[in-house]
Amino acid sequence: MADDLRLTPQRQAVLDTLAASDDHPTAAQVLERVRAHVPGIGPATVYRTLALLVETGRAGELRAGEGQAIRYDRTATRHDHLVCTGCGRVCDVQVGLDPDALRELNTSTSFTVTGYDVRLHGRCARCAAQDTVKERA
Amino acid sequence: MADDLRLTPQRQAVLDTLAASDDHPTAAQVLERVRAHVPGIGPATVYRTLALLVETGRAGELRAGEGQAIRYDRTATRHDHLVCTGCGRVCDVQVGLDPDALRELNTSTSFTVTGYDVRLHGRCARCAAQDTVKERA
DNA sequence: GTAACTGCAAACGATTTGCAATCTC
DNA sequence: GAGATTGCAAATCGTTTGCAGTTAC
Repeated sequence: MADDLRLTPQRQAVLDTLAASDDHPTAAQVLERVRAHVPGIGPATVYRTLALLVETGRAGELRAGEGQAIRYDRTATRHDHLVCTGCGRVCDVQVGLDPDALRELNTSTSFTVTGYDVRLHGRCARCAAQDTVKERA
Repeated sequence: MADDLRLTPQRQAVLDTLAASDDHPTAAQVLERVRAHVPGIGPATVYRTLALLVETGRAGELRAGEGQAIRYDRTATRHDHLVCTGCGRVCDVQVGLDPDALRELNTSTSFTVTGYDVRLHGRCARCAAQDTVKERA
């Protein structure tokens, strides 16, 4: 991992697990999956490692909803998220903002904008289908 | 408040307090402020009332950062937030997404997009000034 | 060898809940 | 008067921390 961080089996396992997850798992889900390979690993280690990965730009974090746990993203590249309000499924998307609009904020707000996140909400195909069923009832 | 909800003194106080707050307070801050008027009010009531206000579209909620408490917004009208990564100050802004881009998502992702939030991060003037001082050291 | 890392258990903050007493409509 | 609402205390959930033992470099 470089950065003068030690590559322990536990960290390797967390790294591998996250790399293999395309579903934005919560820390608890990562823990559960990692345990398949490293049975003795504890929550603290997973939480610590995930935080480290985010800090060093190797992973991203996101909140799918207000009352929910932090989810982790195997990529830290700038992108946005589309969250299903029904099942919580998260889908990566690229929306992005108009650079001109961003530049204007720097002058109009006295803030220096360094980045942003867009969280879109909607219903995935499956949940939308269920909605239709319920409406008929 | 209509909607067949009872207007108790506690709810009135929470409503008034939030209406008078333009700084996106956390539930704990709302509690503290409400207590100036209704000393005996408990956390549960404030939390319950704030959740109710959000549910019924009378207030908005937002997370300024990943590890932070939910903040409340006296308006539920669609708008975005610019959060200072230094002091946590939140500033309301209007950025919005391109309607065409949104429409395209509906076809490309099989999601029905119903809404979105943009959270911008940056440094407010004060924190930016402090950064400059530190850089010199 | 030594500083970094781990696991455990305890601590933590934010938020929710069960419940009996109390109010609003 | 009936059912909604309150306050309290306890419970819960996600996450962090202290610390003694272990390990990667």
